[in-house]
Amino acid sequence: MTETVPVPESSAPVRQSAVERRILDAALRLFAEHGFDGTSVQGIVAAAEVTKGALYHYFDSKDDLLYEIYHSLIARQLADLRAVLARGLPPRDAVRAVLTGLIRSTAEHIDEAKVFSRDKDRLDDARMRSVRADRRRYHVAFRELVEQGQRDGVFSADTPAETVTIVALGMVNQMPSWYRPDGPKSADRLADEVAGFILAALR
Amino acid sequence: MTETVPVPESSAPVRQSAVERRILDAALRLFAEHGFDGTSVQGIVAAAEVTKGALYHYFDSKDDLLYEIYHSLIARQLADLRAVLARGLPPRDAVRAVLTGLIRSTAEHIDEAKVFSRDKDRLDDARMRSVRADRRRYHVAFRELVEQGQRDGVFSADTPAETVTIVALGMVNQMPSWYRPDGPKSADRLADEVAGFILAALR
DNA sequence: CGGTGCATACCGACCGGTCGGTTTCTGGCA
DNA sequence: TGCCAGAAACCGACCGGTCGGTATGCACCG
Repeated sequence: MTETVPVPESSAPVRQSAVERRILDAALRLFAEHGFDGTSVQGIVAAAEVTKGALYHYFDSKDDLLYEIYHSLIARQLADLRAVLARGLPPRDAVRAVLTGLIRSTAEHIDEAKVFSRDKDRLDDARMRSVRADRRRYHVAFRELVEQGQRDGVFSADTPAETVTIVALGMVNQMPSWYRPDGPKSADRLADEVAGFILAALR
Repeated sequence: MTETVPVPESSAPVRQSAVERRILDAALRLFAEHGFDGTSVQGIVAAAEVTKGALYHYFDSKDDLLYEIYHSLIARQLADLRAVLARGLPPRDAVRAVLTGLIRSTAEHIDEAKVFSRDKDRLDDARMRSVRADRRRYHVAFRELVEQGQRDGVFSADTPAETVTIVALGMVNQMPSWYRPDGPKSADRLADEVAGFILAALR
């Protein structure tokens, strides 16, 4: 009898047992390395040093693990975005703050980004809708920031705001394929370079 | 009793039987829709309306299908790139031509791009090296184009050429997640907008 | 004693790949 | 031209193994 309440509680600090935490960490690492389909439940429980019974005690399914990963990623991004918007900065500073924050956050949680970019459409319909709705919210908020800057005249209107948004956010989603934590450039430096590049195009 | 006449392709460098072609088309479609691991060999032969024996007659393994898809994609991109370079255009025109061509080509073969972006590291070591070497060649050629423009002073040197290359090509790799063939904007228009945006940043 | 938090054993479905056999094509010889 | 032998093209039942998920047992705690 599964009494799962599927609705994710918003912004409530969720208590997690140590076992639960270990399972999620192992799943994230393995999904990032081998992909969702390439990772077996057996492999996850072995890496987390727990048993299958423990995993299925805390999670409904393998899909459930994937959803938890996506949800924590997107929740964090939306929280960061709202924190910047709340500061009421002028468009140029706001776009720069959003982009550098997003790039730094993505670099710090690169495994989650990798899983998301590769297996984003492996969820069942209900969970997929939830994830997509959050993503869309982020996309629209960013585009409105660009539109506002274009209306105010501080941004060039040569490229439609929608296209700017697609390029800027798409570039971040692509980070797992080129960002290396042990690479020659720090995440901070890359964030500045990339944000500067995007803002240069908007001059 | 469909009399499949092996019409000789006059200009095609590689001869393929009709059966071979159908298998590759089906594999491409299914890989793009469900991912490599999410697609079974049974599913491919069913979609191609051939038998398993036929598939393993023409291909060594499931991996072999994936490699064929990657190889044709990258070979086409490299050929396009070289064709542009051979024209000896000034950097600004060359970058524009490369980018618009790449975007249009990617839009036209969006399924291949989708498979590549999702399952690019599912190959065995030997084939992986071959694919990566070709990709790197493209990357370096593009970066050198940007560097030349920066040396000549027609491009801003505010952003390192390597970062410009990462952003520009990474954005193209991201196309499968936002480009829709039946969307409101044509591939040509998108190519112009995006190339214009990148060139604006290089002013 | 009932319920939580696991462990263990196990299930049917499905996977990529194989292999012995059959059909179809092709070239050489009479 | 007619015929035939060997090669290439193709068939599909079958295999060992792995998968996600389940049923049940049990220690421990309030």
